Amino acid sequence: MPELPEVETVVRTLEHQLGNVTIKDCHVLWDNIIAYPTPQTFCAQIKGKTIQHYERYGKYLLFDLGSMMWIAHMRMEGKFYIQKSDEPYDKHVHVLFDLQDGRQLRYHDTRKFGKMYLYEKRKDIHQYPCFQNIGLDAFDERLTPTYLYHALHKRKIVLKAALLDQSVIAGIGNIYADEICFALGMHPETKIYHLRKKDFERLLQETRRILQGAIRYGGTTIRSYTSSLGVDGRFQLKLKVHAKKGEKCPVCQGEIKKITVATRGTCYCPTCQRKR
DNA sequence: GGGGTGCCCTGAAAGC
DNA sequence: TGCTTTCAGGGCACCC
Ligand SMILES: [Zn+2]
Repeated sequence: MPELPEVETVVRTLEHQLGNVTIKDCHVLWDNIIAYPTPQTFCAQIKGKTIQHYERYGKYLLFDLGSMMWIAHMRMEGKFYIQKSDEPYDKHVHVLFDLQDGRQLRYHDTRKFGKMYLYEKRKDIHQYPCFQNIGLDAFDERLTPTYLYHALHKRKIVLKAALLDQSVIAGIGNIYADEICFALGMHPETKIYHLRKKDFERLLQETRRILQGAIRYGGTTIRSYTSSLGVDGRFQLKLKVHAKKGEKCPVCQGEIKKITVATRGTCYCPTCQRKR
């Protein structure tokens, strides 16, 4: 599933492959992908726009169109492909963008969970309605241990729920949340109010180290999240606990267990990750 | 605020 | 073998 490192990989690949291309036309084949405005208005407004810049915030892709901002969230299985307009597309392609140069940008999504938005351009990213409840991106320089301490130290939620909460840190999903808990040597169900200031420093450090490492490896390619745009992540080779139920912990050789935390499948090592 | 459930969806996996 | 049921999961609405 596309989390921060996968989205970063996709956005840089799109930037490289498309550059400042102009969108000639747009076709929506599944209306619910377009969250705002209506599919008709979305198409009418995006037509003729040129992509000026490519950005990412949290798990969102942002296409700067000059006067407007096109924002996409790939949720579970969204993927982008660039193909010739006359090439056939399969049943999971839901939005088509005809480009000025004859190529076509295709949005593919098996589960149809992804969303796209098109807004008048704003100065601050948090002014877009879809970012109303989004906190600071994991690499936003305003994200500090102090911010985390204030945002979390009195909350009654568990560590993994805190990591997954996009209104605190934006960009962490199920895979990296498991890896971060393991790197911290903390049980995913550790109450967040047990963490001290020092712990929030480590939490931020480890979060950034792991996400940065994953970006370097082109993200993680497992299960549903197969390659997009010829992007084949290799970070799955570096995973220590996620999706490794029944395997040996790389540190203590103990067996990795799977439980449910915050309604998500969660893998951890009971020996290395003790509750406080 | 916080935990729980259901919804959006499909295909893989499990159950029979 | 083959048909049926269950389940996963990011984000959100809604419940208590
Ligand atoms: Zn261990």
